[in-house]
Amino acid sequence: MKIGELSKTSGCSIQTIRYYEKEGLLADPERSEGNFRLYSNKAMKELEFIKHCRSLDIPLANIKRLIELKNKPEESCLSVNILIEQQLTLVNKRMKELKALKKELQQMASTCGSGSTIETCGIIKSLDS
Amino acid sequence: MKIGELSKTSGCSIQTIRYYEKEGLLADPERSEGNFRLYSNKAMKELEFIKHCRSLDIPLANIKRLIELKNKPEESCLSVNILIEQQLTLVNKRMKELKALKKELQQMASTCGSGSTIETCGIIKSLDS
DNA sequence: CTTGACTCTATAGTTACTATATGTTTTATA
DNA sequence: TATAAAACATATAGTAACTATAGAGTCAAG
Repeated sequence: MKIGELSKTSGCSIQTIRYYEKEGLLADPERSEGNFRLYSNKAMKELEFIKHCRSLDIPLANIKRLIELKNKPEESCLSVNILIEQQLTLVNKRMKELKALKKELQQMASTCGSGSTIETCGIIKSLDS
Repeated sequence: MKIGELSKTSGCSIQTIRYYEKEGLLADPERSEGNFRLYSNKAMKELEFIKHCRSLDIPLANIKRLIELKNKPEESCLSVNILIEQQLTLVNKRMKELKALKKELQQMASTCGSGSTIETCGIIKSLDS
């Protein structure tokens, strides 16, 4: 299939597919006589793998490592596990931060006293302190 | 004070301060005879305001709007409120996403069965599906 | 044989900074 | 006073993961 079809069935934009190729996450595909990229079902699966990893917010560099590991089936899966644990740690950290953000933003919003002027607005006041 | 001192007392890097100036978030400061930036306490407070907003993950463009609003004390604070509510919506959305991420990552980690090979690793399997 | 859809490469823009190169000014020391 | 070190100046490039655009080539249908 050509890149347009791959794009539609995968849900990745054409530019993104080409970008993944440039970054070495997708193998260079075969080319048609007229230099169009031609993809196999295998390429499609590789793209799905990347998509799934991205949906977990795993950075491209780590996805690259996962793909390399995937191609060494006999090796220990310890590094895979470490990578996922690291991702989990990151997510937990960010969640904590967001919880704090949420709390402060909610407090601020509640002090606005809408309908009044900026001069007396509780939000601006709390941002100022 | 010069930029180094402002940087130290505010906790913003020198480059960041200059960047905020370039982006129009900080007013162009006075200059010494030798062209060094000279800051007042007012500038310091403006920087603190920006810092506080950034700690709430408010994007620079919106901070710029907040600063403009701040300088119109007699206007309605409605737009301030909308801006903060939008930020809150964003944070809530991201939190939901992170919760889902966390769940899936945890499930994946638990299927690893560490000590085994990549071939049999539950993590890679779940990423493949 | 031409039109339109699709594809190609290369390049610039996005966000909020950080890092680097190169040059000038000020401050401290010899 | 000479000089060396520290602080400052501007301009430019790099970061992550794309998205958007420009300008040109390819292909199928009418």
